[in-house]
Amino acid sequence: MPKLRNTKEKIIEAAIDLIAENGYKGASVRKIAAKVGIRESAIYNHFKNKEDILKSIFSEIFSTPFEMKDIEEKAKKGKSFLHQYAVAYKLVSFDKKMEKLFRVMMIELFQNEDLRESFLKEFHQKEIQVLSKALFIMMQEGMVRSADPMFMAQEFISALFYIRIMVSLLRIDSKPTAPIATHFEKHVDFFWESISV
Amino acid sequence: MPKLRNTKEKIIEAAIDLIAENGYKGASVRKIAAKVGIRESAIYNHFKNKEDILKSIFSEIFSTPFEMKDIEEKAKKGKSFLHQYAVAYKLVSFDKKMEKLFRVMMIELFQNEDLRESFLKEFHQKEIQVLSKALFIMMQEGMVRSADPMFMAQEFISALFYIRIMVSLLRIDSKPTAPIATHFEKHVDFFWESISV
DNA sequence: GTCTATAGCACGATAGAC
DNA sequence: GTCTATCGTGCTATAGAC
Repeated sequence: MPKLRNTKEKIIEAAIDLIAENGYKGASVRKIAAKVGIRESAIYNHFKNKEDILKSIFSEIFSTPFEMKDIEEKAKKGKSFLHQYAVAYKLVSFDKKMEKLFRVMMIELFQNEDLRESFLKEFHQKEIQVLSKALFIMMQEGMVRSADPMFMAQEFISALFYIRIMVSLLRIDSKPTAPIATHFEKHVDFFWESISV
Repeated sequence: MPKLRNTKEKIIEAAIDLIAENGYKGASVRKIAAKVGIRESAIYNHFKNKEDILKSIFSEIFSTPFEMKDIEEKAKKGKSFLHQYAVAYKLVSFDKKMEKLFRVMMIELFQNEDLRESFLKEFHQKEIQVLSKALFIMMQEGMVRSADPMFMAQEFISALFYIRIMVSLLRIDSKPTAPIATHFEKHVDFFWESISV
């Protein structure tokens, strides 16, 4: 059963919706309050100021979407590990909540230094590390040709990221994503063919 | 000798600077006027309204950065064509004016439907077309393994786009880009190794 | 924790003198 | 083509009653 959300959660959710559509500056305290169904002043019982709401949202963006444990074990499966990774990435790309957070991230990434720092440290670097570790193991196992694992990881991720952006842009305008949705898996095939020995 | 720019050009330039930093909503007519050195009201002698300024900027973003003529001829050079393409992409990524326009594009892409349309049609599709055409020719020439040229083009472009985003993010905060700047060329090597027969 | 009321400011845009 | 002056609106935030 869906637990009745409290006001603070409602505020955050309303703010995410509005920022995803019109950016931080376009999501006024007025509009957020109206969407929640309270007055502007009531917002300040839950958040110090408007920026405080944004900070809460940022922390949600990087709340470990991919938990990658037992990399050593999983990496030995080779291509199917990459396939699993890409499918997880695809699911996140189409998840309603994550999609909105992705939009918020893309909009604010170029305007907010704190977000950039978090993105580079927590999002980018963490994903690269997991992947490069896996690729390194695959190299040791003789499944993958020898090369710089970090660079190879970036080559793998960049296509996924690109597809995710395209999916996000298409979905804003309710355009069909079917043609590009298959690219997640096709990328794994293409990539594996280029790195496997 | 640098031609003395007229007021209209100054307004656009000031607007690009401000939007690149704080987005469209953060670039107020007041601030733009102040940066140019005129009053707000004088802006309206050159532009119908604020949105009209944005439209002018958008048209600059897609003013054919890459002119690719004689594709048939160039494509036959194989890898060196891709290398040329990547280097051109790299130059644009580090060009001051183009860098600002890229930031404007990334910020507004998720907030402006007209821009999304232009991006998908003029930016994305045009680049994909040029590249897929070149790759198709390479396949005919027996230099590249047979596959869907459009998909292959997207695989090639996605890494360049990703690197460009990273470069842009790093440069906003004046962080070093040397490590990632070499990725443009490294990507060509990696990609060519995976598609050449 | 919500409300009403209000302060104080920045916004986009227009009118009219020069 | 630029200026001064001004209008109406929306913005973040606070004070104080309930």
